[in-house]
Amino acid sequence: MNNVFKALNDPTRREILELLRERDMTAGEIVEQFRISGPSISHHLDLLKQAKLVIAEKEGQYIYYSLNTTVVDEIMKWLLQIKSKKK
Amino acid sequence: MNNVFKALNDPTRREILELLRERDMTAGEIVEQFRISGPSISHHLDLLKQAKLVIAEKEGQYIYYSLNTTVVDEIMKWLLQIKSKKK
DNA sequence: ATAGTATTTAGATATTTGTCTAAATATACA
DNA sequence: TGTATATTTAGACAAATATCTAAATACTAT
Repeated sequence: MNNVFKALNDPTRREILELLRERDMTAGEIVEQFRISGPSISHHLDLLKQAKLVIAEKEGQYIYYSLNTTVVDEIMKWLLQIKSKKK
Repeated sequence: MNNVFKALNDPTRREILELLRERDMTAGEIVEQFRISGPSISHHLDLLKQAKLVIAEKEGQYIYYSLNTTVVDEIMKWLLQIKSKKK
């Protein structure tokens, strides 16, 4: 869970997730959406992958990234627990 | 929202939130629950306060900290949006 | 006033993080 | 086979972060 919070704690990474909500994209397509270098985006994608928030699938020359929202449930569960204050 | 994700991105701070779920506590009571120094906890409480995840109220010599879960809704909303993938 | 308790602020330090450029790897195609 | 394209890995560096001790502030009570 730590990895997920860590992954979410960056505006660029959150924006990547929002992009992938629309459709799956290749690393290059994602890079185009930002003013940040390819390697930096690659690093962000790696952190998102570690958190299992995205899935990477190789197709020939390209790598397609897609959202994996199952991890989000875990976070929501935790947040709901916090919201159910006892006093 | 950035501040909230930042505040949540630390195990100690998340544990503080879990403690405050049970009951309001003074800074000193919170410190007792950890092996970390008072000033460090004070710093964590400050970040939680900046994120508006906790509220601090002075009562004489003590400062009572309590949960404020209204900010959590904002995060949940964002997460739900991510979960509603288009494809 | 003075001493004691509660908490924060200041300043230092080691670690982590986000970014970059250059190089490495992998695939496509002519 | 050789060149172009897609992406990652390596290494460097500045900025942010978590922690500490020492000092400052604020309140209580003798």
